[in-house]
Amino acid sequence: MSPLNKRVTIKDVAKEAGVAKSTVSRTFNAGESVSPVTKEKVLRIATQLGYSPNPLAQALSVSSTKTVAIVIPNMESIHISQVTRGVINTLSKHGYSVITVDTSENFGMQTSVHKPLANQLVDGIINCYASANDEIKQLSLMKPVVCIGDKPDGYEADYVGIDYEQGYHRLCHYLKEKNKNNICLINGQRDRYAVGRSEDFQRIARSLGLSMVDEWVLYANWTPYSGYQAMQELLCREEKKPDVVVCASDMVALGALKAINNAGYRVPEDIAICGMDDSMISKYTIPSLTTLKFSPYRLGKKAAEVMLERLKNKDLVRTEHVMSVDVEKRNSVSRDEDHLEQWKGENDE
Amino acid sequence: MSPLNKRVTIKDVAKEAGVAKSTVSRTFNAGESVSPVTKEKVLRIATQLGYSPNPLAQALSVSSTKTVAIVIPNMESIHISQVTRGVINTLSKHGYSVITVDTSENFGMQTSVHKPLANQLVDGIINCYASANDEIKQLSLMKPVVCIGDKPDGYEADYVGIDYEQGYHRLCHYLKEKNKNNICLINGQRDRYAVGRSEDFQRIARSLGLSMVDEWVLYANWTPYSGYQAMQELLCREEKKPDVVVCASDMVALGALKAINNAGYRVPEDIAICGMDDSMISKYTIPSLTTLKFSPYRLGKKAAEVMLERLKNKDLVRTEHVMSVDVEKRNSVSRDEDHLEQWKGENDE
DNA sequence: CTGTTAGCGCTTTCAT
DNA sequence: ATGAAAGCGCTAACAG
Repeated sequence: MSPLNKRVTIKDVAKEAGVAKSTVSRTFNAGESVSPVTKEKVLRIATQLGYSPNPLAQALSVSSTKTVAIVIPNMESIHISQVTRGVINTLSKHGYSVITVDTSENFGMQTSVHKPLANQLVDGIINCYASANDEIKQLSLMKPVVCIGDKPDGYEADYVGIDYEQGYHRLCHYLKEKNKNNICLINGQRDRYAVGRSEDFQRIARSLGLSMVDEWVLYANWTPYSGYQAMQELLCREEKKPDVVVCASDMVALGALKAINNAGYRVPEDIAICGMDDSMISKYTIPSLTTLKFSPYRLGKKAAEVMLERLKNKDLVRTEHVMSVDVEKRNSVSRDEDHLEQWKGENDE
Repeated sequence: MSPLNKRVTIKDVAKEAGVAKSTVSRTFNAGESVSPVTKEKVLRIATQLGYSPNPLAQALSVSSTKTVAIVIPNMESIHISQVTRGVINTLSKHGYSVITVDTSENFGMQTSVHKPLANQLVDGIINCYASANDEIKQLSLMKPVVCIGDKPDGYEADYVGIDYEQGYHRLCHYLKEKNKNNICLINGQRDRYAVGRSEDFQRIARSLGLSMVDEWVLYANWTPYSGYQAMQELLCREEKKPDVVVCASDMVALGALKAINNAGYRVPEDIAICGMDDSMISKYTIPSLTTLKFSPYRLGKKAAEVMLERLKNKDLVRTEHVMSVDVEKRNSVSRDEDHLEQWKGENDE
């Protein structure tokens, strides 16, 4: 914080180079016509003076900040941080900055999203899992938003999501094949979306002849602890146990696994278990975790690409994309599934 | 993107209310003198017109954006995302927005940090774990930066960190008490800082009479996979095994745990293991993980507070803070440590 | 190709 | 208490 208290502006460069401000501006904006010799001179003087354009002034002038916001419910979820990285990486490759707004919903804080996003501060908004729907709805009138994971609720926006139905189909097929007929479902946070997905799952399971009683549909909150609790509660009941417990995330599954283990049951022999996400940890639980796999990174990437399109052309029709889901078969459902080759590197892009 | 293409500005409000722009400005900036009746009128008209100040113009005028950046090496690390949340939460409570810049170093991408941070776009920078040191060094001449985790290298900045030495001391004491005398260390990414910490650890361990041979100092890269690999490599060697493996993070420990398990050894009887972070998962591994505990959230919070101070007063002397570290005793070192009460909620602030 | 002139939307003297 | 005017640093017509 010492010397450069006086910022050097376009004006300084102009004066020093003996040209007009606009000429300096042009040399810095590719695609403008300026003679090679003046350009050279301006550039020289500029670096010599240590000039670089002030993005703020720039932005005010063209009313675009070249930054988009991604608003997320909680960055501590591995899944979400991967989505976010996908967004950030792709967007920055195209010269955009991204500002991450964490509403911390899972922590009951519901921080307001409006201030950082209002007005010209961002060119567009990527809304991850319906984070701050009400505020976003309002903002969607002024700038493009694309939704990830949960469809826009009551406003216009592009959508990038996951083909849950397909995933559920595949998973249920696999479970049936392995003779896991009585299914328990531990969902994430109970909200409109989770309930919807849960119903989808039940419908699909039943259509394949699997059994899903209502008492075995539980809700957790994405943490291992919540999975542990839900599972423990289930095990205390004096009923027969499910053949398999399907969890809404790997973290929930991790907790459930622990509860089963503590209670002295064996996985998968007594109770099988599935996660969702194929996160970093799923290969390393004991036993390794069968999980529904899709790439959060690619989800984010796709959303970023959609945003880029939309930014280029506001008048495009609303789009929807869904990504496919695979069953990653590991030991937590059936012992014979683990292969040594699976132990190779982390998937990255 | 429908109606509001024409933004309503201060001018519109002024005209409609029959006052000058400056008056409108004043009513919106607390602490300015404006008569109650005009203030009321302006406010009424403003909401009626749907006016809200344009932060960009505001920023250009006062040359402060009320936003600070946090640059992080990789948000997929639970630890780092928690630090980040600490920063974001505290800063937003004070009216600041924060923009998160992920350099994705661990992915070898080294995205440039300069563009989004240059010039007036942010008022200050929080540099997490020496993420983009060279660029930050340059920027530190123009605006305050506070470093988290690793001290500023070659530039002036405040520092908030962890009292590793204290943590190592406590851990080593505990290990000695449990008779784990031969220690293996699996560090994070090999860099100047990791090497330094590793040397600290060795020094401290030895000073307590514990054994740490050089061949048992390994480097991983924070992922479970890297921990798995390192551990596997270690187990292949035809030597005696360490009594305990201390890992640089819980994720690394998770991988190591799996490797030990796969190789047919028991934890902690044959080989004990420690993590670092006390992350979400550490209670749920099997066995549960003994780990060095400090609150990343509070680390971030503290950094944010320091930044707030610095923003208020540029001329403060450089400060340094370190946070204390505790050993969280669980089953992966000694079976008798787990208590049922430990299974309660996740720690949050 | 380059200079001139207006703004972008707000804050801030400086008068009144 | 309020208005007028200058300016933050840049871009964007419009003339030449």
